[in-house]
Amino acid sequence: MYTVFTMSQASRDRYRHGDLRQALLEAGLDMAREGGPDAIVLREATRRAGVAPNAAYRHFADRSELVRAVSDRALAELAEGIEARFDAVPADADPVAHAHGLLRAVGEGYLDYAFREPGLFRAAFTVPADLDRAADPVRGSARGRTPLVLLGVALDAMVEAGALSAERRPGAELLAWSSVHGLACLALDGPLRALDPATVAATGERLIAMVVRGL
Amino acid sequence: MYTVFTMSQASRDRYRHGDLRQALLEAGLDMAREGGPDAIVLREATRRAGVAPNAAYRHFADRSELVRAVSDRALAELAEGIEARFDAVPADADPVAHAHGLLRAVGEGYLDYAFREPGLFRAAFTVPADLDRAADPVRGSARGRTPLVLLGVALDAMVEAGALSAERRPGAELLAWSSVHGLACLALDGPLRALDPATVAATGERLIAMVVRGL
DNA sequence: TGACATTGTGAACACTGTATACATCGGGTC
DNA sequence: GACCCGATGTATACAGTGTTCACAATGTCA
Repeated sequence: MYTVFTMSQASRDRYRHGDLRQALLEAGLDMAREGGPDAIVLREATRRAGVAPNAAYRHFADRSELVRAVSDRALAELAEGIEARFDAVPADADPVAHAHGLLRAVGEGYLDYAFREPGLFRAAFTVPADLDRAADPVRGSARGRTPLVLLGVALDAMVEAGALSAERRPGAELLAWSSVHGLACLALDGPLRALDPATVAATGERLIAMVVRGL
Repeated sequence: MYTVFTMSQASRDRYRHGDLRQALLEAGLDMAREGGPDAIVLREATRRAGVAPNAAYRHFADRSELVRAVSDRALAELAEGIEARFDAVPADADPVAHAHGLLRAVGEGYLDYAFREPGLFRAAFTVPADLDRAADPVRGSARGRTPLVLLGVALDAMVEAGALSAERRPGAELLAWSSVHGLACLALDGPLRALDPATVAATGERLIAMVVRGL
């Protein structure tokens, strides 16, 4: 519940900030974008919002709560990125090709976001979270679909097309997710950091193909 | 190059610590074991060594250098863990089964260490590093074999046994590594954190099977 | 013995997250 | 319209961090 806002535009800028929570979140997103979740610093956020350091505590109980809010937004952005590719998969192909296309869309969208927004990607996942959170529509796309949900849809399509046996379906999300996520981790903070983008992209393609084949 | 040490045992404990570098490293390992790389704090290390905060700077240029030293040790420990399973694979089986066994040994050893020593595992990888470092014998087992090298041996065996085509061999390390590493990431810091160990272990087995099948 | 490099100490700085007390404002009630 | 109250900001302070500078103690070697 947010209180309705009736202050004049002028009085906004004086004492009351207006929407400090949003401003802090935005600052947090900027910092995460540049340096990942560890680069989110409360005081700097208040500084950018032009406000005293402890004003942040009127909107976030804790630094970690700001980080989590940033993480939520990053997760939603990721979901949008995946969904765009997901929805672009041609529907008129044969069922197996279609299912493969969906699965590839999820994997490619995932990796694409990871390398386009490394800081935010890390913020999305290097944060206390659980499976419920990963499936909560609040953190999904505008249509409420999280990456995990989209992956599930793709896998269901695989089963329906006969490209994946029903008994292998349960838990298959974790297998596909792990593979793609691992590459992102290794290439973002890990030992593959120095790998050139082209090689990483090619490896991503091979990885997705491997998952499709091995599931 | 280290200077030879000729002080008496008694005089060691007074002014000169004796082996402060080692003591700091040990303290760093303890802290990382409990809370991962972020839990490594320089001042606390000096405190545990019974020494002034800035004494650390005689042995490490930087906090990050201590973290890296801890990371190196963790990487070596991981290598030992994998190597133990690796060497335990029976050699008299048929070539394909043997190669599969080696690959499974690497994957299982990797995951086993990740869940047995989550803090150290994260310290090993959440640190600036590159591929050279991951293949440097200095950071390997006592026999100088790093996890990456062991994985390479297993994959070579796959090719020799005819279980993996030669043209798919180059870069296959990255595929196998990513898959297994991803599960570890998701289950340690990520959204799978709350997953019960049994499920994680079972997923690990399925994941390795998927890699063997899909490579 | 005396110069010297090594390795420790002391004090300080800038920075962080966070708590406690206080000021200021807007909106709802008599 | 006066008044109180909850919401939201400020001032100040504290403990903790990494890091630096000047200095002291120590062992080594000419």
